Amino acid sequence: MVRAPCCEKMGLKKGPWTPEEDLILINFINLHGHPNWRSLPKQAGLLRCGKSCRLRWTNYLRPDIKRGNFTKEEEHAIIELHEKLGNRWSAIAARLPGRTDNEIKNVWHTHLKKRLNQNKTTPVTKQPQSTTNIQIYDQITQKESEPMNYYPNQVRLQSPQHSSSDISSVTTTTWMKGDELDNFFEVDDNFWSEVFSADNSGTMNDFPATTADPQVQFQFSPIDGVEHAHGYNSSMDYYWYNLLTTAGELPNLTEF
DNA sequence: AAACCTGTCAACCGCGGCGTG
DNA sequence: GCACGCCGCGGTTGACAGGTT
Repeated sequence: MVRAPCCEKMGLKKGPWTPEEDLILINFINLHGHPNWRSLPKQAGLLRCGKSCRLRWTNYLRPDIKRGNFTKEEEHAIIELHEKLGNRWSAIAARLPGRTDNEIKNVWHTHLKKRLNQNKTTPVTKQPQSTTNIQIYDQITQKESEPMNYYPNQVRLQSPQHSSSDISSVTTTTWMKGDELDNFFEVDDNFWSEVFSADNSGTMNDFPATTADPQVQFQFSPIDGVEHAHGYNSSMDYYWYNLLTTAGELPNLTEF
């Protein structure tokens, strides 16, 4: 199949967008959405190809785009996600709200790649491959837990011992313990979509039947820029969740 | 002050996936 | 099953700004 090159037609504009063009595109999409990018520029009265409009919208004009420099936490997340996902910029962008794949790609090529190459000359602390002992700080009791085995791909969700109406206070309890736990929360999108809704909180009703209370609630919030899960259950102190993060494998929640 | 170099980032290009007829 | 069209993705380009010589 021979594909006609984009913008081959005479008269279609290329290059940087003007504020006037931006305004036309924003107004049109606000009014009509973008069901068909190809026909959009004609309907909106823009001398651009649909591809150019889509790119301008998704990379620059979308209202949910976060402008400005990347935070250290975002850069840290990009590095870790890139390690895991490779050059799948859109997949990485999906895990960084407000950032576009183009932006992430740029920041990777201009900053992070160089920085990583520099760091290769200095030794890096290796993360545990099998198990190791860690302690978890509980903000409720203000105490460190007893040393416990830490299994890669598994995370302990500890109950903050609050009533079910007191969701907000759940955020005061975390079980993070440094970087070792960060990786746990970079799991497949399907996992997150199952357990929490758009407002970053959710209820999972089909929790393993072996638990005393079938309803477990979660709240997710970024700590140091990394998603951490907060969960509680009225009848149990904590659960262990088994998060299988192997590429292509659906995360599997099991109690153990 | 001018030329050159380097970094940044918006935008483009081409490919592949997917849906549809 | 095939042809076609649309869309999204990743690689690349090129304009521009700021720094250096």
